[in-house]
Amino acid sequence: MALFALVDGNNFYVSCERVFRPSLKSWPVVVLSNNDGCCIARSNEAKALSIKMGAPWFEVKHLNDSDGLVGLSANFTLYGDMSDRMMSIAAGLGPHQEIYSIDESFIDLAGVRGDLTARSRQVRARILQWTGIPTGIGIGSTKTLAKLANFIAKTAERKPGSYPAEFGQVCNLAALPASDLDAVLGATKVGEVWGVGRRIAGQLEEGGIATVLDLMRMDPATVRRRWSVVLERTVRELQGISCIALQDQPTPKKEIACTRSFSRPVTDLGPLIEAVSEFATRAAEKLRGQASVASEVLVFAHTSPHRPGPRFSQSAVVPLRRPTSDTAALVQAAVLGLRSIYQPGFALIKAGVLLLDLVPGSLYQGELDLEPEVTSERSKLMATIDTLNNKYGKGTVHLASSGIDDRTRQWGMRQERLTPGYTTAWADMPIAKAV
DNA sequence: TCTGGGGTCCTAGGACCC
DNA sequence: TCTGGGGTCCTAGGACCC
Repeated sequence: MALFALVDGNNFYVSCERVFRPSLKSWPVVVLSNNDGCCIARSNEAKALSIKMGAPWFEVKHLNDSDGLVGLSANFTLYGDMSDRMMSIAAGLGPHQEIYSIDESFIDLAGVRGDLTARSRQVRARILQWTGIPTGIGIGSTKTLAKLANFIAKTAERKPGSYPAEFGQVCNLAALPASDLDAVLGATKVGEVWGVGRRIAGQLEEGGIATVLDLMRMDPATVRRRWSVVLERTVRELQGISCIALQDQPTPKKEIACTRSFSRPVTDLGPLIEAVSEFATRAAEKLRGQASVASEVLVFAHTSPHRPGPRFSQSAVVPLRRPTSDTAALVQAAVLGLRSIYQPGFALIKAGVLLLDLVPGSLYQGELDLEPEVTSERSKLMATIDTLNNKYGKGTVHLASSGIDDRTRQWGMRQERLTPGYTTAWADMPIAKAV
């Protein structure tokens, strides 16, 4: 029988920050998106202040004075490093791991013997001791049930009384007698199910399907007819029929994006070219990281949907004569596309580059009349640039079109509350002192 | 003043093919 | 009265995820 665990960091970004600033524990803390725009992670205390996921910072920052709310700029380099540490310990729970997001991984528990609940508590304690990150672990016979168990584990801990206390931190739905399982599912809103978003939750509730138990008891064929094959699969997963397999090898991305909001509006073509060159460069690095080549480049720019004034929103797709992962070729295509859509006089607040129609770099379409040595020289050059940038820091070697001086970048990100790179920069390493 | 970034999958409908 | 049958590919849009 299939069996899965889901290990998930609690309020992950906030927890990463708290590891290095213990004084933040018990305070309401939020981590902000790029440009310090929205709240993308909240401590339990911040959730208790009714701060919603995605709430704009400017709407909640008055809580700083009244309730001591702390807002921090996102430090993704730090979170990525903490994630690696957490994942490698979580992997000890079973033979196969799928890293599902920066703070979540599924573990395949099929065939693992012993008391899985006790084993999970040990792994949870080890992650906490070795990294400082608190986690919740859910176990179920399908990935959807493991996700649900994880939700229950975290909710039982955070809101005493919501579920039996023994479900706190680690919840094993697979070990529950059927009647107890029904009680738990009947006490959980349908919108908490993985794959049921706001829209579908609303439609289900209108039809009298309010709890997870109600959804589990629906007829899959009816669900397929009235909704979709996707929701049908969710129903079957709730019924204990495993339909979503563990993916322990990451599948290559089919598209790669790099998009950013600007710290302040940009009107002129010059800085836009810089920004788009930078985005294409970042995207090309990710592309080479998965050993793929792109066949098309999409570039877009738009004005703010929230602000008054003339609106502009356009995109252009630039086909490449041949698929490539060469930064110069991708930047050139992106800039070409940008020039084709650019119109002066608009206060643009966001732009981006998407690499589309990605194929493995090993699929090489040979052509007559091209010097293969040139191509292989170029890929050696790219590999060298990647090595240098990895070793000496992002952007150490870059194209001149992305700008030659960071300080003149009027489009650069706003990060006014950035914390140090505690585990990723020698200069920022915390020093322990004996008192 | 001020609102993130990066993905996936499915479906319906149109164009086109034999 | 009465207008085939079977298929592929592409795109736009919707919904979801973290």
